[in-house]
Amino acid sequence: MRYSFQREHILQILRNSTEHYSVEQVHKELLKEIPNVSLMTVYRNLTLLAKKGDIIPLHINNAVHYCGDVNPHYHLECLNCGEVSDFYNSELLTKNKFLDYNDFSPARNGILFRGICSDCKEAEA
Amino acid sequence: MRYSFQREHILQILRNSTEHYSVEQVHKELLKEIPNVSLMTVYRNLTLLAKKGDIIPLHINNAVHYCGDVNPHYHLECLNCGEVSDFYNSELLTKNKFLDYNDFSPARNGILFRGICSDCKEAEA
DNA sequence: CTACCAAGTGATAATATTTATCATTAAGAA
DNA sequence: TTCTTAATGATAAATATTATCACTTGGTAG
Repeated sequence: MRYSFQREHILQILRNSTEHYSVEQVHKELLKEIPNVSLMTVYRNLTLLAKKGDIIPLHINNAVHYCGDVNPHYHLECLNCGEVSDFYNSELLTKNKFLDYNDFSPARNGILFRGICSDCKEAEA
Repeated sequence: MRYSFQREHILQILRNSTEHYSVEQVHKELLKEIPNVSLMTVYRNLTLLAKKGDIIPLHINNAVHYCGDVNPHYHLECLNCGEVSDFYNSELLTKNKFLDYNDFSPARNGILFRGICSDCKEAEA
């Protein structure tokens, strides 16, 4: 894989944010730094970076979002509002190592918990 | 919510299978029982059934698949081949109740483990 | 049993998201 | 500097989902 100015910036956008941007959102941010950069380039590089394991793809409501946090953690997805937040839990990370997955190998940051976030719970009450 | 012949059949298709059909696949199965049934009806009812909690939506590679298994269980998604399999683990189900999710309420069957399945591991070796 | 109302359906069109193609550009080794 | 090929950007196409609306049907009230 060859160095690419565009790919480097895309990675930095995700590294410097705690948000989980969609492809369109990454493109919008990237345009601030590289005018005329094509959406196709964003798609291409996000796919490549995800394949390398540098970023985590999250399939939320018919669109992919990406997480640039490389530290061991999981994700919480709200089924109501669609928000995804990072979830750090060292207890679960160690416990998880001893689980028997029937020959399935879970990815480092590959656990997604789906449910209702605190904001949406309050809104209903 | 009113009774609907089409919706009842859609639910039964998912209940009677251990597969996690896409919308197109459900439609294809449904056509065997109800000729001329529209794809729109399948979309509509799958969304409704998921909202009711009767089926579990799984966002896999830019398309929604549905699980008709109501028993407490989780899912394993292969990042390589895209296959999703059911994962039963009573130990994890009980442990999970005592986890602190920072006010997030996980859904009953809402945990998705993403990684590499045993078939894909063998294929690489 | 019949009339009525609203939920549900199916045909169609529109939107959103992602992928494919290909001539041009640029990374980086010879 | 030259050469090879990965990467880009413009465009078109494919895929998946949602919106609209006239028509049908479930189910209740008269």
